[in-house]
Amino acid sequence: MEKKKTYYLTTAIAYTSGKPHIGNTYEAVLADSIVRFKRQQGYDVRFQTGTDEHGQKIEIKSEEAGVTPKEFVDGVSGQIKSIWDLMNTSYDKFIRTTDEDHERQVQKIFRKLYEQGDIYKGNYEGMYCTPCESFFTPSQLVDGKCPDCGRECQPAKEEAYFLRLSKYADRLIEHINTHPEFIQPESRKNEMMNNFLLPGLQDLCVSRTSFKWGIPVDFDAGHVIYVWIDALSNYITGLGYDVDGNNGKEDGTDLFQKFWPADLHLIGKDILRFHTIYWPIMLMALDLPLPKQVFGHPWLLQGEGKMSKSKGNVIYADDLVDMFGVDAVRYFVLHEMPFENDGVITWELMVERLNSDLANTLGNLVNRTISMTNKYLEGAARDMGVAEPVDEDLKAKALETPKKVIEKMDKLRVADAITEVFALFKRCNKYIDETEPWILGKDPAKKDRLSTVLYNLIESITIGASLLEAFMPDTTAKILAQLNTQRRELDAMDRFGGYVSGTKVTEKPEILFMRLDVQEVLARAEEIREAQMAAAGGVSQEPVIDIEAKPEITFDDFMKMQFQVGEIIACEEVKKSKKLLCSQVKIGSQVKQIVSGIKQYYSAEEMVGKKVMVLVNLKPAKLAGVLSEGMLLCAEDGEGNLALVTPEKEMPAGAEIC
RNA sequence: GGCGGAAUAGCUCAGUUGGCUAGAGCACACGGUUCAUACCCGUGGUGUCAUGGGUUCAAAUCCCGUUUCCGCUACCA
Repeated sequence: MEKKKTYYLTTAIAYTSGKPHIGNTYEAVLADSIVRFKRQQGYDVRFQTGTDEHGQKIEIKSEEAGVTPKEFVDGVSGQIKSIWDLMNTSYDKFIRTTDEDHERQVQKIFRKLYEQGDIYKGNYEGMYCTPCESFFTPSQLVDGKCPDCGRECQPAKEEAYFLRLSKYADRLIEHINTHPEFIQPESRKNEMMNNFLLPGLQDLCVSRTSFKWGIPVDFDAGHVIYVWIDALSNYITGLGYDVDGNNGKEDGTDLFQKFWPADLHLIGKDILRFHTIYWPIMLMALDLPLPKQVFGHPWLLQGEGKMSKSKGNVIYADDLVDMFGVDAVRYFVLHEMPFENDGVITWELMVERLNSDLANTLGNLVNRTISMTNKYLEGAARDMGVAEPVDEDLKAKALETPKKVIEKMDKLRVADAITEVFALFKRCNKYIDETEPWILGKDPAKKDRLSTVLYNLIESITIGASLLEAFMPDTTAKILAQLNTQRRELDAMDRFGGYVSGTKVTEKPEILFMRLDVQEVLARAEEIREAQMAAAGGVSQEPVIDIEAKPEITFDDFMKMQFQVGEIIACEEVKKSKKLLCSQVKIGSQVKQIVSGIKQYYSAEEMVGKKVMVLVNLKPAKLAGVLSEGMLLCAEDGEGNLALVTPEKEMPAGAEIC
C-alpha cells in the first residue's frame, strides 16, 4: 500500500486565563478548515490544539477566584475545549500543559539542555532588583538602576537558568534566509531579523523563582520552568516525543517519527517572536528539525475598537452560534479575514454576509432547484442529454472551481478559496435565469431539456457543496442529504456528471439559512452587551484592578521617599520620543525638570498650570537624552491609561505630601 | 528615535514582472423575471488610484520628497 503523505498542523495553545473571544476562536476555525481540506486531498493529517495553563497570571487569577490553580485551569480548559467542539473543529489531539506526560517530558528537555550546556545556571550581577523580584539585562537598566522602581540592583542575588540563544543565532539567520517560506507573512520576517536577530540575541532567562505555578526544574527545587519553554514544547510532547528516543506509541505508531517536523504552526502575529526565534533554537539544541512554516495570522477585531469586557463589546463564539448557527459563524470568520491585515467583524457585517451570501445566493439556490425538481419532475432529474451551448459555460465553471480552490488553499488563502466556491453558486443562479425552467415546464415537448437543465444544476451544486466541506461541514452534509447523494471526492471532480441520474431529491427542502433583520440582531447584541457589562462590573458596575503585590516595606522605607505638590509652569514634548513630555515643575522655591511618559494622555499645553504629586528625591536620570529630576505620580488602569494624581483641595506648590 | 508596511468607487477590498476605456463584492437606482428564503438575472461610477516632483513611448504599478495611518522595537522616574 502506498504511504500517504502526512500533514501536521498546530494552533497556538490557548492561555487559560479566561473564556476565549471570537478572535481566539478564529484561529481554531481557520486551522480546522485547512486540515479538513488537507484530508480531502488525501493527506494523513494530525491536527493538534490545546491549552497553555501555567504561569503567574493564572496563579493570581485562581487566588482571586478562591480555588487552586489546577481547579481553575480545569474549568477554563474545559470551557475552551467545549467552544472548539461547538465550532466543529476536528482536532486529533487536545493537549494540556498540565498533562502529566507533557510535564515530565518538559522536565527532561530542560535537563537535557542543561546537561549539554545549552542551558546554564547564571547569576545576575548588579542586575537583580530584590524588591521587584525581577531580573534585568544590562540594556534594560537605567543608569544601572532597576527600570521598574529605580532602586539599586544587587549583584548575583538570585540564581537563574539561561538558554544560550547566541550560540544558535547564526544558524537561525541562515535558516531564515534560505527558507523564505519559513516565516509567513513575509513582512514579519523583517521585524524578527531587524529587531532581534541582527542586533544580536541576549540569552533568554528560562526559569523563575517568584511564583510556584509551573513545571518545577526537577534538579533544582524552587525554580520553575519559564512558561514559553513549557508551552512551545507541546508541539512535540503532544506527539509523544521523548528526549531519550523512547517516543510514545499510539496504536503502535510512533507519531513523532511520523509527523515531525510540523508542516504548519498557525499562530497569532503577536507571538511570532517565540515561534520563530526561541522555538527554533530549542529545536536546534535538541537536534531536531525545524517546523516547515510558521504563519502569524492577523487579528479579527471588533468594529468599535478593542474588545473589552467592561465595555461589553466582547464577542464570544457561543453567542454568535446562538444567533446565526455554527456554519454561519465559521463563514464569517473565514470570509472576513484578509490575508495580511487585521479583519473587522461587526454585527451589521455578519448580517449582511448571512443574508446576501448564505441565504440569498446559496440557500435560495438549493431551495429553488429542489422545488423545481419536485414541481416539474416528481423529484428526480435525469441527464437526458439535451444539451445547449449555454450548458458548456456552467460545466466549465463547475470543473474549474475545484482547481481554483486547491490553488488558493495551497497558499493558505482560505477566504479566497471560499469566494471561489460561491462564484460557482452565483453561476448556477445565472444559469437558471438563462434556461428558464419554469417556461420549459409549461411545454411537455421540452421535458427532456428541462430534466437535463435541472440535472446540470444538481450536479453543479453537488460539486460546490462538496467543496464547502472544509469550511462549513454541516452545511455540506445538509445540502447533500437534501439531494440524496454523497460527498464528491476531490479527485472525482475532474468529470461533470457524477450525480446518479434519476435520484430522488427530498420532497420538502429545509431552509439552510434564515434571513435575519439587522435591527433585531442589533437589539439582541445590545442585550448581550448589557448582560456582559453587568457580569463584568458586578455590584459596582466598575471594573476593579488587581496588581501584583510587592513585598512589605517598613515605615523607615516609606520615610525615605519625599513627596511634594508641584506646579507645572512649563511643558514641552521631547522631540525624539513618542511618549515623553518634559515639564518644568515648581516645587517650593525651586524648579525641577521632570520627564514623564504621558504624551498619549496629556498635551504639553494642558499640563501647564496643573498641580501634581511629585516624588522629588529620586536620583536624576536621563531619558531619551533629557535630564529628569523626579517623577510625576499617575494612576494607571488595566489598559495602561494614565491619570495624574492631583491634590483634592487647593495646595501651594511645595506642600509636603505625607 | 530605529526598522518595516499601507494610502484605489459611499463601504470592504483585488490589482502579478510598469502596457489596451482601473476591477470585484456590498450598498444604492432603474429594468427584467416569478421556480425560489420580497429571491434571482441585467444595466448604471465623472473614482484628482493620499500629495508634489522624476524616470519612461507608457506608472495605481519604478525612484525621490511630503502628509496621514498602522506594525514591530526602544524610551516611558
